[in-house]
Amino acid sequence: MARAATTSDVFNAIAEPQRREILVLLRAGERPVTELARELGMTQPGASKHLRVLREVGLVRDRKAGKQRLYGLDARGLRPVHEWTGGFERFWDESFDRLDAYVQDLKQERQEG
Amino acid sequence: MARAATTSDVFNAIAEPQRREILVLLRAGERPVTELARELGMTQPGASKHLRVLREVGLVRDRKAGKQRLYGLDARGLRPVHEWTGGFERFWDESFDRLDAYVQDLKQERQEG
DNA sequence: GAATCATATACCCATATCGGAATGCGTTAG
DNA sequence: CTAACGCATTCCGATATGGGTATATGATTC
Repeated sequence: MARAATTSDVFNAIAEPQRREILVLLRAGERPVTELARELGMTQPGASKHLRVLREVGLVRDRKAGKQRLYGLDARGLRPVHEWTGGFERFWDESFDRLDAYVQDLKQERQEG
Repeated sequence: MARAATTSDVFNAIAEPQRREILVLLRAGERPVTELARELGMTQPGASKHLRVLREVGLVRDRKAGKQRLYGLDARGLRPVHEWTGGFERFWDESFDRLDAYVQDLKQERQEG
């Protein structure tokens, strides 16, 4: 089996840095594809492909506006990610403690070795 | 170019569901590889590979304990993900409004069409 | 040292990726 | 109707994946 599809998951979709940049840009408001491409220094097909992934996982919506197609943010899908990582919040500091304990172990091993 | 390496990023590392499950399990404390494998219903080599990725991005630490190798959580790397998604928090509700507006547009288009 | 246990690595396969270039499609303007 | 524009899709190639299975490495016990 290969890696899970980028469209299988919000987690997979936002694993790609350029897609995250797109989302950040869209916080400032809707934008047509070409403008996104230009602002991010990627080709138009490149932008379109990334937007397709974001649309398939529901992080982005599009609507026609004349010749253009405006893409807008739908950030609701990011909430589960925020909450999942939030479930580790109390371990962020604790991790330091564990690291300390870990370092202590190392020192001890060296002394005993 | 192919997809970015799973080890290139915490975002990429946690894109894989089984790796997320490992992290969740490790909240309850350190565990040897075999136990993780058993609890998650994966093979030992499978668990080892996932743990390797998690270790390379720094989400997990390991220390020897006799014959075993105990893996422990180092959740600090999840903080940037939490903060990044948190940057969209104020858009979670707003997204509903935009969706409403979007639906309105659709209705209008249908009426006009 | 030999046997055993715990873990890591190597190999193989099928798959989906991202990127680039070219092209297709739909809409608007002239 | 034709040209021009905006965007999506297709095709290609190189690459890394995740899952097996088999095997190597490492530490421990007898």
